[in-house]
Amino acid sequence: MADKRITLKDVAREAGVATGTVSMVLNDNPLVAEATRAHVQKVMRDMGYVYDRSAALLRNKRSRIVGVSICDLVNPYYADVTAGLQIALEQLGRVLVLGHCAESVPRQLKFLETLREYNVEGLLLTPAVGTPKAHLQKVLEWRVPVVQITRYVSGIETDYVGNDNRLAARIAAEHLLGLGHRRIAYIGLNWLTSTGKDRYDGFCQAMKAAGEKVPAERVIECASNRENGFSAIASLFDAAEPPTGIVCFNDVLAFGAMLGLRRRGLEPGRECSVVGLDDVAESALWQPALTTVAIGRDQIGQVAGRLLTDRLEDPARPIERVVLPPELVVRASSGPLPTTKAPRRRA
Amino acid sequence: MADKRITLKDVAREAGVATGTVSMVLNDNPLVAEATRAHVQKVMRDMGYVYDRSAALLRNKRSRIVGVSICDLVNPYYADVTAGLQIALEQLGRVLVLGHCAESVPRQLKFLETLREYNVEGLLLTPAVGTPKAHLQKVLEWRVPVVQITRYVSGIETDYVGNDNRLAARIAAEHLLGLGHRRIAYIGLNWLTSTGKDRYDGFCQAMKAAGEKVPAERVIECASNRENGFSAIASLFDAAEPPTGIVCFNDVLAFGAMLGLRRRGLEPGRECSVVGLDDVAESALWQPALTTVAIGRDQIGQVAGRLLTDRLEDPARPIERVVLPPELVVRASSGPLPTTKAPRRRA
DNA sequence: TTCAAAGTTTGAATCGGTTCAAATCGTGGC
DNA sequence: GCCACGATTTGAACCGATTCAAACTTTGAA
Repeated sequence: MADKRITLKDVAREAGVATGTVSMVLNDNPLVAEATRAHVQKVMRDMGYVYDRSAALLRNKRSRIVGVSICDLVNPYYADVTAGLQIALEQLGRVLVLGHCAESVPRQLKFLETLREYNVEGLLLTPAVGTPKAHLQKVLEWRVPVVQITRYVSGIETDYVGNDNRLAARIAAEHLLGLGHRRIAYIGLNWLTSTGKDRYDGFCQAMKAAGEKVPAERVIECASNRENGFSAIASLFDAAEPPTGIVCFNDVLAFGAMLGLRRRGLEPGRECSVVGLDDVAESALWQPALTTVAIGRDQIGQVAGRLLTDRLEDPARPIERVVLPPELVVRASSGPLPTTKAPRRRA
Repeated sequence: MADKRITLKDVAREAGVATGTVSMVLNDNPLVAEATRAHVQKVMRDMGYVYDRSAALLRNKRSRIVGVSICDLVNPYYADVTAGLQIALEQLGRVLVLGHCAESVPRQLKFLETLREYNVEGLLLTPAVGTPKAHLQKVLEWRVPVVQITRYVSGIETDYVGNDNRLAARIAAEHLLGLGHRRIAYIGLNWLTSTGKDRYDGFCQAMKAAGEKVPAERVIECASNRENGFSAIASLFDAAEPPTGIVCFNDVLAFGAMLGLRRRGLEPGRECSVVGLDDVAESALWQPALTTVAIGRDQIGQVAGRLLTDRLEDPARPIERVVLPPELVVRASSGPLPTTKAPRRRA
């Protein structure tokens, strides 16, 4: 049983047409007569023909591949974004090659270089923490369209879709201020990403506008994971004036923080309010459900797909930056300032 | 500025060698003299040569691409697994093309068919819920190595790496039995995945071996999320003989169950023991910390990579099924049977 | 000095779609 | 019956790296 691959040439011979004709059928070229098309398609089906994209690619350089480099797939927010991208790109007839670079810049670069060898048509990325400008500059020189997602490297001009992180954090802080809280802490400060800077900036804006000072011990600088949220509570509540409300850089930290409060015997939402940012699916399920600020998670994939498509169509079009509006989602983890002047400290 | 692509032929001309020599340098073929290699490499660097994988692929059919179809990227367990796969495959010099099929069988199939056109060298998949046998059979006929991960379609012979779910659940149940519990409930029964079936089976095995009957009202059939864990408690404790211990299909359900117990005024670990399965990061942070069974989450990527590599080396080797051993992690959510004969029922 | 063996290098054929100028077909007008 | 013109179809060149038999160089033993 000779299982040699069936090629377009074989199909052409069998169908009694030229290779060019078969190629046109494959590409839905309207020039071919309807009868011919139907006949060729039948022969292809009967012979079990499988298109070989690599051959086509060699000639026409249209890979349909889009590279997606995600800084941290384990973070549910980025997992969500990735899932959305996958669906959106699939609808556009493109194939997603994924890189999870685990916040490592060298790994990110290596991945992008690999993609280049595969003739990617576009790159979507959430830059890893600390991605230098030069790094992205180099990628741009490849003349491959780049869309930055949710984060951006400043000083570089690329298409972008993300959230208004500054506003989102401001909304979160204003929500707590509106409930009467004054001693508000911030968990998850991080200077290495645009998101980190913007959110903290928005938080500070709100506090400043309310005339509140935020002492250094009420700002916890840490990476975003549950464990850090958990342990941040210890240092916040061991201080002289523990907070009555907490804004967390993201929901994952907020989950950790709520666990930390419980461990100390404090009920989130009653004895201390917690607000997250992102509104991941899990937030609604928590007990208490997490008050958070929804950012356009589901739209990001769609928008990123459109930005890329538009850029491919017209590489010279002006840079487009899409910023999705945030929306406060009030749930049970935030509430009015406790009636006792301050929550009791417990061991 | 003619920005025509620089090809291997250009490099060969510039370096004064034959194309074959350049190709050998690219492929680290030890036949080339050291001096020649160095010279060619320098020329390549100077000219800014970029390897074109599609051309190589056309000739030698080695794409280095591995397709990964994930049933649900949004589930943190699978996000973890995917991240692990990405790292492992990268180390093996392979590129991961990701499909998130959102538990949709048609989407899964379409994705796999697309991959075929790209000459994938291997497929790793967590079959979507309800994947029919015929579906996978068809894929196997393509003669592309397939490794099933964490889930499997029964009746199909492929390499596999997953957890010993049956044993894990048995260990969980035996742990409670060993603590003296007899009225043990199971939350999260689900017949649609191999994991769902195996875990329940393991649970039943342990109970049967201990000579205990499990009445139907002590088995809660539901999807795995916090809310279902929470509400399962209500139906379990409204029954005539409420359980003194609970095995949950996974940790997420256990979290919900613990919240449900608290809501009823029962302290997890003292008045009713709760055991989860998975040992996700969050489990250690709970109050009380969750007793659970760790399954080899981090190793899965490594093992899957190895299985694929081995299969590619020797397509005729016997099917290998790797089952990672579970490990009981005892924390505070489980304890001895309460001294009072049965926990009091409270409204 | 000669020859075999080991070490290097060569270059034309090849992989399988795509492209596009040129050939062919079919139809209607005159 | 002949020609023009639009609609189809043809097929050879091409994309860029790989392959491998053959050719060319050393090296070292006889």
